[in-house]
Order: sequence, then C-alpha cells, then structure tokens
Amino acid sequence: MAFPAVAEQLDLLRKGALEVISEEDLEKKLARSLKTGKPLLVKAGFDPTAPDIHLGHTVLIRKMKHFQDLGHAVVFLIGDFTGLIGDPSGRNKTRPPLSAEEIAGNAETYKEQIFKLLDPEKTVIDFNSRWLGKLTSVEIIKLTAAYTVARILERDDFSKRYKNGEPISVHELLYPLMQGYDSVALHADVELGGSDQKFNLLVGRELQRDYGQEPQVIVTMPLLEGLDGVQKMSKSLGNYIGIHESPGEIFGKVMSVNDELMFRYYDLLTDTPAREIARLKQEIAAGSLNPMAVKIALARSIIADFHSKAAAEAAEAEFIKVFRNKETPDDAEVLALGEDEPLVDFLVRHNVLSSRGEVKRVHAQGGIYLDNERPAEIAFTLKKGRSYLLKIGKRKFYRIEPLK
RNA sequence: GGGCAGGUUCCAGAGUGGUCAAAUGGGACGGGCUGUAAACCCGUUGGCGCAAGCCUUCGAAGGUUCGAAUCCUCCCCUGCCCA
Repeated sequence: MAFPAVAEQLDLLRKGALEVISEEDLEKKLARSLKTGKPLLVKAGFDPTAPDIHLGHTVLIRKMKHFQDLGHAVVFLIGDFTGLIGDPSGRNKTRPPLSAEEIAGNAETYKEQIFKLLDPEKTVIDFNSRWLGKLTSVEIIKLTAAYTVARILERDDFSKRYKNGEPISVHELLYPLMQGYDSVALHADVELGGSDQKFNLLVGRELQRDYGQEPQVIVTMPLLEGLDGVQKMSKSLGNYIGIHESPGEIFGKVMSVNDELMFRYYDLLTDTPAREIARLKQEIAAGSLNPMAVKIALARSIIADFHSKAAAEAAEAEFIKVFRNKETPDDAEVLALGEDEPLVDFLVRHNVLSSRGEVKRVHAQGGIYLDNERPAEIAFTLKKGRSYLLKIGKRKFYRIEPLK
C-alpha cells in the first residue's frame, strides 16, 4: 500500500482536530510507516451506551475515515467491558452501568451504522472485554499501582465533581486505567477521541510507556455543539440529529441551526476543505451569498452521507414546499376520526398536545389551524365522516380522516 | 461511629410559616418578521375550568399549626469535616 506524502497526510489528519499530541510524534510515525509500508494502528473507543449514532459521534468516525482513506488500519473499539463501569467523562453524574444484553445489542447497532462512513472491508471491530475480562485481580492491582489517586483526580471532571461535593464512586476511577490498558493491549499507534477524552487518552500514553511500548499519538476532536449551539450534542439533552432520522427531519433540523453554527458543522461534518469553507464564510459576510443556500447545501451533504443524494433532493423540495410556500407536506400523519368529537378532546387523546390547558393556550396564541384557518372558538366539534387538515404551529401537520 | 451542609417545577437556581403553582436564567412551545425550523422582537410554559375558583406538586412518610416548600420527628439519598 502506497501512502501519500507525510505533509499531505498531516494536512488531512489535522482538519477539524483540536489537538494532536504530539505533532512531531505523529510525523515520525507517519514517516516510518511510509518507509516500511506498515500502516499505523489507529484506535478509537466507543461507549456502547448509544444505540443510535448521532452526528456528534460521526465527528470522530469521520476522522477515522480520514486515517482509513490514507491507508491506515482503524480499530473501532467497543468498550463493552468499560461499559459495565459506566464512563463518567464529561458528566457531573455517575452514569448507570449497562447490562451485558444491552451492551451486546447496542454493539450490533453500532456496527450497522458506522459503515455508512467507514469501509467495512478495512475496519476492524474489537471489544475490550477480550482482554479486560481476562485480567486477574493481581493484574488489575498491578495496573492500578501504576497511577496515583492524586493524578487520577487531576482529571477535570473528577476534580470538579470533587470540589463541588458531587459523588464519585471508586469504580469510576478505574475507567481511565482500563481505557489506557486498551492501548497497551492493542499496541495502538494513534488514539482518537473527543476533547473530553483527553485525560483518558493521555493515560494510555503513560501506561504504554510503563509497559515498554512506544506511546501513542493522541488526536482529540472538538465536541460538536447540539442544535441549541451551546451544549454538546447528546441524546439525553435532545439537541441531536440522529443518522437514522428521516431525511425530512434531518433537513429541518439542520435548517434550524443558527447561521454561525452552520460553519462549525461544515468543519466537522463534511469533507469540504477548510479553504472552501473560508470562502463561503467570506462571501456570506460580503453579502454575495445567501446563508440559507449554504445551509441547504450542508443539509444535503449530511443527508447524502446517511441516506442518499436522491433522498436529500426530495427533502429539500419538501422543505421548500412546506416552509417557503406554506403548503401541506405529503407525509402528514393521518389521524382517524370515528365519531363527532370536540377538537380539544381529539388533540389531547391523540397526544398532539399534552393537555387541554395547552390546547387552549396554543389556540389563544393563534397556533391552531384547521383547514388553513384559525378557528375563532376552540370549542369546536369535529364532525364524523369529514376530512380536515390540521396544523399546529409551523411544523406539525395532520390529516384527520374518517375511520374506515 | 461523631459533627455539619444539602435534596425545589424539563434543567440550573431563588424562595425559610400566609402576599407560592412557587422569582430569575436556559430550554421548549406559540405568534410576528423572514428566500432558513437562522437572527431579531413579543408572548406562553403544573392539571381541571369560559371564569370565579378548585385540585396536585417543592426527596419519602408522619406531625405541629387556622395555614407548611418553609417548623418538628423519622426514613432514604448526597457532600464535607473529624475518627
């Protein structure tokens, strides 16, 4: 396998990366691999807690892809063993551990999803229970002896939680050591991780030294901000775009991202070269380019990655139809009406809105449209045998049809 | 084992006997504006009720009181200090 020149490789590998520790080490490793023809072993660990991958995860996966595209060996490591611990990284609370069944199920789901970006032929999937599960008590104690409590507590989230008087369970302290040991077991050359993983990745470097190996290079990727633009994208915060979501949903969510965050997404979620992104930014600032058009292109690119180009185009057409031309979408959910029923009851019964109070509130604010009109009175009864077009707010559409 | 400090509505965080369904901020939702589900502006944000008002909520359970998120008892959970 012929590798591109070192400088060229570095260029791609640095795109979007937050930190490379250290660049010299990486350069050295790349040079050596170029000379010997032996690919670098690149490891990235994933907590098996997220059965559905969202765009936040794909930042890392995209970086793996870059290494893979350059001819290096990528190991997608599923932390099934460490999942039993529950990684506290980036959280201020202890994460509940998963059962073995949940982990196995999630791991399967992971596999299906990552191949949207990675080449299945060239990707090694491994599980850290393979070695961690076999460690004896003596070996574990030896491992824990390699680090001191004070050094573990240096980790930002540990020290914060400690200072704030939040709980830290003893088993959580083992997490960085376990993850570091993964690098020892795999003889990793490079480990990728989110910026919240920096500490764990560094532990890997030190443990490798302790075990007489050349320390890995670590590459950290920024955490992708979620749709709110502030907090990191996460499922539990509900500010995410899942790669399994429908093209229409992804399109809309991307469009709801503010114009500034859009560039961040360009940087981390597309392969658009940095130079090109800078140009777009400039033209928008100059007023010669409409940010909306650029955002549409972003949405298309993301949908094409996880669905298809055709799906992306269809989603765009639908979006324009609904939000620019204010027409009804094709896929409005159909709700059946069997008997005459007051609108309020109907909406609550179908969980369109959560309570009668909310229905009244939304109505008072002018957010309920029936057949494209705002009913003056909310005390309105739907008649059986009739069809209605119902719209709540800007984006919830329903067709009310007679029960067959 | 002893001493101390905490557990509030989606989140953060005020509130220390009535003026508390509970400040404020975030988020979410609705409206306006818009070639964006962007930005910006306005509004809403426990349940039932047209309303007056009623009901349920401030870790759990009991209690004091005309009245408790606020006081007492006990239980659960968390943290700190001492051992």
